[in-house]
Amino acid sequence: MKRFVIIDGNSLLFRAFFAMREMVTRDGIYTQGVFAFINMLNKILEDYHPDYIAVAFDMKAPTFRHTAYPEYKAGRLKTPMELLSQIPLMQEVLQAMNITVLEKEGFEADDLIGTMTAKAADAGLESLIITGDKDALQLVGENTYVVLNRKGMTDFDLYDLEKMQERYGLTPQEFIDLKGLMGDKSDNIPGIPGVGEKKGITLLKEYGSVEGVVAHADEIKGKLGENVRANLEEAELSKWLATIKRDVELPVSWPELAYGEPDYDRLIALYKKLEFKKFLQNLERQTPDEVTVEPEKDLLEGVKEVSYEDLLDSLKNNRTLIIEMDTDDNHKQLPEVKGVRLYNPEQMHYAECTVTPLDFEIRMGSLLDKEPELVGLGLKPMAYTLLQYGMDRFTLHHDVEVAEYLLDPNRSKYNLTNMFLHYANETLDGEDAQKRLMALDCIYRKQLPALEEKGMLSLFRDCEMPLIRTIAGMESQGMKINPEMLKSAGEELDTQIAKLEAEVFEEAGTTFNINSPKQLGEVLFETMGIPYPKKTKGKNKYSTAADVLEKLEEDYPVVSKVLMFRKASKLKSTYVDGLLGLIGSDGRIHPHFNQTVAATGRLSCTEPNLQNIPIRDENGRNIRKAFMVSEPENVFVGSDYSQIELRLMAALSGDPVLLEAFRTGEDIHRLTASRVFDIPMEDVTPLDRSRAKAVNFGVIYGMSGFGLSENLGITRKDAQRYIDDYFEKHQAVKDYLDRQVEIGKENFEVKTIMGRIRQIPEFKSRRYMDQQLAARLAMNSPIQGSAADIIKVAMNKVDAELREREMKSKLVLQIHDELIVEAVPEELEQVEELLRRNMENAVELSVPLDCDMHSGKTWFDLK
DNA sequence: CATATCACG
DNA sequence: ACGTACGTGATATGC
Repeated sequence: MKRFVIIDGNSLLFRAFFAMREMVTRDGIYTQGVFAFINMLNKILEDYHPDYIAVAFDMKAPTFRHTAYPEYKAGRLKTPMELLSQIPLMQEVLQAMNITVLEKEGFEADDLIGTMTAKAADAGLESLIITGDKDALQLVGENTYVVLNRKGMTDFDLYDLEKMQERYGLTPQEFIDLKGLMGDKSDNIPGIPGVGEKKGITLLKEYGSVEGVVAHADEIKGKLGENVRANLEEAELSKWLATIKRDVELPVSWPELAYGEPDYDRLIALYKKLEFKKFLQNLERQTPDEVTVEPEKDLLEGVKEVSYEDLLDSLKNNRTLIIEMDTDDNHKQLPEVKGVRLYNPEQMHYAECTVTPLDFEIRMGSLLDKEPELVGLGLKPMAYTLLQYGMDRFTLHHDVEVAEYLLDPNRSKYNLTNMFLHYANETLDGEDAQKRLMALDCIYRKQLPALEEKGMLSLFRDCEMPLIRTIAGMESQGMKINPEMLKSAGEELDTQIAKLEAEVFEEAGTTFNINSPKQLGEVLFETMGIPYPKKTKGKNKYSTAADVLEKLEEDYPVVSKVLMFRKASKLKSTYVDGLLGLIGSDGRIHPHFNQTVAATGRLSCTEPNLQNIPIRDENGRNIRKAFMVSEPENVFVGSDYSQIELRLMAALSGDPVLLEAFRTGEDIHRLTASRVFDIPMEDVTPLDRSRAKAVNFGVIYGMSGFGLSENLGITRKDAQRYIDDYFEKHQAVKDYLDRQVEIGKENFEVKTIMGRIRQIPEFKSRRYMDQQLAARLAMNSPIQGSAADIIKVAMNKVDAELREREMKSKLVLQIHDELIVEAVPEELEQVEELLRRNMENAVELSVPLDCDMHSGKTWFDLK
């Protein structure tokens, strides 16, 4: 299918303009919008390979909407002149690129886009609408997609019918009706007062459309009904205003819109005038025989749909099987499975079946008997579901989400449509289940050579893939919670909060919301006249963060009260109420460990985040008492790596002093204090040690003098001296860190000990800040990421050994450098031994990896 | 929906 | 002259 790309010129130029800092040529022409637009356009051309392309613009003249309803878009802020002047400039560039500019008096860009995509559909073309304006979503259709620019310049989301359903629960038509009901403040479309997104959707689900609501207005009860009846005309008008026209007369033909060569002479002249050196260079570098991705052949060609049973019958043992399971990822009760779809690529057989709670286990059983090598996207929910139903014999062979995460860990999400676009250069209709499985197969096959080329095949196969099951096991086991304990802690906190609040109000002489940083700042630094200890950022912008308030604690007792208030409310809302709300029907909490979120390779944890349960604060630590073993006779065993990141720094840099210290079990912070401050080991005071500790952390983070000084509350000069002294005494560390930055600058990526890659695109920027950030990332990521590699290997080993030995103890938590096992009493000693052995021997390093171990009946007791 | 804050490693 | 330590997630507020 040929592809037509149409861009909302105004919308993208706006985004581009505000995403950039100011750019002016020597002649005083403002160019940053045009510059960023061209950047985005290049990316669009590269990503989507259009056959036809056009850019639509609004015109200054009033549109037919203004004529019918003069208040339309009234009250909008004036567009800055610097931006307005860039519209004709942009159009000039587009013309030089031989890209058609569409505009028509009396219509908005949206109407032109609506019209062109309707024409495209008639002509049998696929359309991609690129815009930053959500209103375009009403144009989504069978072969019409909207690519929405969310924020910045590179964050795009592709919407098809399914994605709209998933995101809003609405069809494109309903989207228009919703806007008719709720109106739109930014366009000054009235809608019905009191109807927002929620009520709007309820009304739509009940009556189908604005017309339906109007026809049944009498039936609607209460205040809502009154509002509806009083604003019937407004609703109809609003819908009309919100509807994008799809039949504007536009005299263009497809051949004119064909995407082809630019007018090089004209473009070069323009780029010179605009001082776009980067684009000039790119133009010169471009060769006509650039590699183009071959579009996939028809995905479904040769695929045969068979019954689920037949597919299984003809599936040989231990063969690759693409699988997609509809299961919910809600961990509060037993997951509900709705359907399973399979594709056997060997025979090109596809099958799907709906699943009921009754036949799920039988159907999965007959599938798993074939011991298939399962391939899918985001397999963990399936693994979790199987484990929850007591099925533990399955092999996860390839998860395209996890694979893609290794290839590009900076991404925020990994969805099929985008990946398919990337690997096959084709859009994918998300509703076609059969096609989705073909796409999975296609992506899977293309990821293998990509992983191989990047040297990450072993990391993928031997670490990340087995980890899915390990994690699913932890989630499935979960942790039992004592709700009574949490509730009584909550009541206690409530009294504290009430008391502190009253005291703060008393001293402030006024009541306000202490949880509002804005109000708090105003009360403290204006009403009460407390001098603000930092320079104010902009106008009336006070930070009330703890490190700022702590400077005032001594002189102003209120501030202490505020800090105590904040501590208590944090505990109450996040750790008492938050946790209580996540207890499952089995009395346990089953968190989600996310494997594809953290760019360094770490896991993250959500709903709840059990990786940030309080421990440093004595009061907060008590929360851990509510986490209990699931059987009274069991016991938790916790083991944490001692100083794993500093040990890695020693190993990776080969610094002789650090290596020696870790080999002999020296106190590393004390040693650092002694060397940096030039005092004998035995004279190091606790203060010296704690400062040295901050220096050691700083080394791992790629510290700056400023950062360290902020952290320690010392002058920048002193901080810088510490840093210089440290690097002088540990030249190898300095060399190692410099080398990482060099590698990053060279390759735009750095690696961990197991070959995990993190791209650092910030190195491509020429802004000082980005370069500084890039350097810190290059220094930190290999350390943090290698530590993540190591504990992941250890987790797999621990989990595998527990299962191989058919032990009943279970891994339950990972907290970055720490593992917690819930052990049955008869296995306690074995658990302690195997936990330590597998953690300390996860990898071979030039320093020992020592663990500290603790055990107890509640999480609190692991100290 | 972004921001500020604070919990953890 | 500027803005600055790495990686996460949850909550409340306010536009």
